Amino acid sequence: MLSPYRTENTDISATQVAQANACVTRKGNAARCSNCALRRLCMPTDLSTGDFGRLDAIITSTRHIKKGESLYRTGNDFQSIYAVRAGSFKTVVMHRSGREQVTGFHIAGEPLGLDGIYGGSHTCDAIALEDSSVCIIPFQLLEVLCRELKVMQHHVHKLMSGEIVRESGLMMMLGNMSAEERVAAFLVNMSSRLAARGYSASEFHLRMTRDEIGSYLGMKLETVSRMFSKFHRDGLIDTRGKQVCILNMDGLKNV
Amino acid sequence: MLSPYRTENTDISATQVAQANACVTRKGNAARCSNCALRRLCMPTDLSTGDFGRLDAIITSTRHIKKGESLYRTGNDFQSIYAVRAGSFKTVVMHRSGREQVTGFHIAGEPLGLDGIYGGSHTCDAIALEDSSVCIIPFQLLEVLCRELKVMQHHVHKLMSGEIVRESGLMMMLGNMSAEERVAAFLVNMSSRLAARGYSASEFHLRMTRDEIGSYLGMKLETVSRMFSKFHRDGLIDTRGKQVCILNMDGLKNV
DNA sequence: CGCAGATTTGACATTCTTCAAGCCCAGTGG
DNA sequence: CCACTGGGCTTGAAGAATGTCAAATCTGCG
Repeated sequence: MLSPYRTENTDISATQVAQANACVTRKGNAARCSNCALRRLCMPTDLSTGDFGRLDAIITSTRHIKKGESLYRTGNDFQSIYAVRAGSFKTVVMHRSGREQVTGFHIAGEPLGLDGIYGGSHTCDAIALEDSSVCIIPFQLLEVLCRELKVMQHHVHKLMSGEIVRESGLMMMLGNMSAEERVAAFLVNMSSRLAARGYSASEFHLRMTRDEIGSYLGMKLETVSRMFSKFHRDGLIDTRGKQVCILNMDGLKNV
Repeated sequence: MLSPYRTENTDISATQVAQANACVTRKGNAARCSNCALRRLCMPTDLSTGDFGRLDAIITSTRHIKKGESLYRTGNDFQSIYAVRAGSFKTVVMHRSGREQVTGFHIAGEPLGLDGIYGGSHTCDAIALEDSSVCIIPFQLLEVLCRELKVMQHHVHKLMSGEIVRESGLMMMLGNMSAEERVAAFLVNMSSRLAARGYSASEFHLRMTRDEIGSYLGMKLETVSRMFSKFHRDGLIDTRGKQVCILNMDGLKNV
């Protein structure tokens, strides 16, 4: 039954929100959630055809970000969350002293921007590590949909909770593990995420610099480099710049 | 308008969920959200009287946890989230090697258990630091309410996003700051959270050990102790065991 | 082809941990 | 009531891990 309390007018059109954003492209038919290859990564698996129609009505635009440019910056008004469509991003929080901390790397199919819900503006910068594109998901419209579709509501809750879990895993690394263990865990983690997207688990191209990896893992770039060298000496990996080949996955997992 | 898609039967009675939990106490009239002193900390500020009625119907029980005992443990089935009613908790994630990382301290009015939504079971242990009690919020019932009450939906999203923001701040500390800076930031943070609850900002009792603080901040207990001693020498604080008095808040903030 | 930025490596400095000893304090039992 | 005890805390000295600085490659891009 429709509750008497639910009387607020929440209707904003998708167009209205999309227009507020620069550099957006209207999605063609090929770019709809209903036939997107990444669907199973960003969206609930058990949506009906009708549900997908409603989703397609909300997620109507994408945005292209060139390497080094930002999707949003600290303090920007929060309007939408994003799903990485192609390419990759880093998220960075800045300390008043000017020091930066990379808080995450985000590849295709992963969400971005959930931090902004809390205070209505973003608390970090999202920077493209290569030429990339995202789907724009107007958050107010998503909230409307979540009030009507139980599976979508639960999915959004899982997305956010997943981010909380991911971060506490990272805190474990930063607080408890040696530089060697952290770099190994980082490589294993990248490998499994890429594998989940159909890429090779053993051979891949890192899009971020040693400095960015170091910031993420709480160490200096020289230390990252030394660990890579050490793993190479131990026969665990091969590296050639940003190209990485994992020779002994179990060995790496057991570091 | 009620959407045709919203047809799933989501009705589980609050009693049913509450009974699944041991050690629960049925709330008396005094213990209802509608007249709880912590209301403004856990709940949206702009609920109508009717809305509070609906909330009271969902949050019908509390649970008491003795010092050292757990509210939930890693792997426990996820059913409910919790709001700390009195006392305090730590959350701890365990590494396979047996090492522990404290991922948070939670005091009155703060949420607990949001990590469990992601995979349907908890990913950390929540341990009481003193005799404590929590309000039990059956998550499935909360989701039902969120589909009907826009303000409640948005509030839950803010809670989760707030947790994400909190954790990225902690990652900044762990990754970028010296032991001295971390301990100073920890004291300032505790002070402001206690002040928000009406306690003194300058004088308080830490409920956790040096070891737990150290785990949280990614350092050894001896280092925590040394930093406390250093701050004392510098005239920033006075300590007497777990009792802390901040003598120079600005000095502490600028460490 | 040549440069600018990224990476690797070495030598040395610093921070934090480890180990060890003693102290303080709250709770307990005689 | 008081001495005892054990956990928690503090402090010192020595050592290990990581950071800092510097120089020599390497690599991709224009």
